[in-house]
Amino acid sequence: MPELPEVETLRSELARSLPGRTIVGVDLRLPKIFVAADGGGPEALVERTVLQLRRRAKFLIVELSQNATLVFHLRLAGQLVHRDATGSTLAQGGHPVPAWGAPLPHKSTHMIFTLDDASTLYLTDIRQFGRVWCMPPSDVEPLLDRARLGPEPLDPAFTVDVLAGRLARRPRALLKPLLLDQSVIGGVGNIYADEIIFVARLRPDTLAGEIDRAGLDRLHRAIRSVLEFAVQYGVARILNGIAASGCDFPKVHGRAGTPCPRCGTTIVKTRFAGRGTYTCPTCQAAPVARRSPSA
DNA sequence: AACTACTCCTGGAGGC
DNA sequence: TGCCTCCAGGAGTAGT
Repeated sequence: MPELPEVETLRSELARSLPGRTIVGVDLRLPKIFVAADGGGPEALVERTVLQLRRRAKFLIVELSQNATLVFHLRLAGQLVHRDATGSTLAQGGHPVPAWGAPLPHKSTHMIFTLDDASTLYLTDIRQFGRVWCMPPSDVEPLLDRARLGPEPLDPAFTVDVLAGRLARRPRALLKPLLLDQSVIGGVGNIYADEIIFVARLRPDTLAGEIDRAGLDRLHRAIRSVLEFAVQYGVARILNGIAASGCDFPKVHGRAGTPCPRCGTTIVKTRFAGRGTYTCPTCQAAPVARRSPSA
């Protein structure tokens, strides 16, 4: 499930292979995933050249020539693969089903862009939840505004005071749902939420208003360090099986039944806020007020 | 305000 | 092997 680090890794790969390429053909196989601001079809993309790529939270934004922009959101299971004329992969990222290196197009490949160097960009999404918007550049910010995206956690402007301010608005909300709420922080999903909360030694059910200053500092450091590590180390490639894991990531998510890397207690999986949630029952601190010792 | 439930989907895992 | 059920989850919406 592509989260901020996965989308950023994908962006950086595509930023090396796509700019300068001109779209010469588009094959839209699942019309519902494509939303054009003018209600038109994807054929309007032909003869437009890729200028540059950027990212906002989990949105991948591809700026095109002639006043057009493509905005991708891969949601749960979208993947993008760019292959050259010989079928060699130039860039890839997102959800690892179908497996990297699998023949494309796949039965769940819903959009295929042919480029002027005979390379091909495949959008595959087994869940069909992903979306591609086409719009003039002036419409991009309004689209992102409608998503009410919170601050970029890797932006230098995202300080502990900014985080404290976001949480102060929702003092009675629980920590994990807050981290997953894109209007609080942009780009965190279920896997990284578990990792961040573990690293910060907090609990998913801690009330935002009960996190003290030291806890806020740990949470802020955890958000930055977990996401920065994931981007810099290319954790997306590990999660996706492209690269062998040479690091202890993830530390808790998906590791139920294995020892906590910090204290050795067995990691447990619970269902919290409707999501599979992994925690260490020992070293993730109990909340201050909601959970009395006798509870 | 803040929670839960539901919707959209289908591959994959597990049970039998 | 094959059928069945359940789970996975981002985000939007409706209901409580």
